[in-house]
Amino acid sequence: MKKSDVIEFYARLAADNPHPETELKAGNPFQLVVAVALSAQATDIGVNKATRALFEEVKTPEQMVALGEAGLKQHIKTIGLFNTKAKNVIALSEKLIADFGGEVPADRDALETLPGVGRKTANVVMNVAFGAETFAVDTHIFRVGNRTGLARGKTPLAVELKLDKATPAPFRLHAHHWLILHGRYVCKARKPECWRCIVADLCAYKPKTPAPPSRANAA
DNA sequence: CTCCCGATAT
DNA sequence: ATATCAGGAG
Repeated sequence: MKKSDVIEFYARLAADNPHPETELKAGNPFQLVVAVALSAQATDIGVNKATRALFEEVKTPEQMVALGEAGLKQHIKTIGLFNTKAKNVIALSEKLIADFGGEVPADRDALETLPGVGRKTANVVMNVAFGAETFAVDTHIFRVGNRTGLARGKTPLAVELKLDKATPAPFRLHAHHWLILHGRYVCKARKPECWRCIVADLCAYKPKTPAPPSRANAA
């Protein structure tokens, strides 16, 4: 995508949503790490539903360890991959206590040493909890980047590095939320709603659905 | 590369 | 019935 189009692309998303935020609910950095770790291959809505009760009683790594793996499973059994997630979250909590004084480190490499935390989760935490200009490439951003031509790559890391190069200063902090929200609600995986997309004219995606789903023939 | 895995939309 | 959902680890 041309540099001028990239600027226009972001400018429109920014005008449409000046203050984009995470839809994952968390009261502190620890809860954020847990919520994002739980969100792999699951919807934000599903994660929030499970963490509502969980986060009322668990606000620290110590409380998570006290709850235990079996107790945690009871809270998150409605989320996919819950067995490995429960194990990871307990282990992650223990490691925060043992190696980081019970605090969430404001460092991507340190975050990535936590069980169940990879580059994408670490990037989310750095951006949301610590205000870092990171580009957390999840399934939505990977799709939007490749589809639109904004940032193409065969792997999430490749797309992340391209976004880092292509994204101008004024948009770097919120780029990841603009892109994820656009992917979630407009540039959907199955049925992208191009007819109401505000950046459709800048997009490389060809099989655009030209019009909204056919309402029954109008009178 | 495979496995992990429930809820929801299509 | 199947694709998809804020991925990560072996």
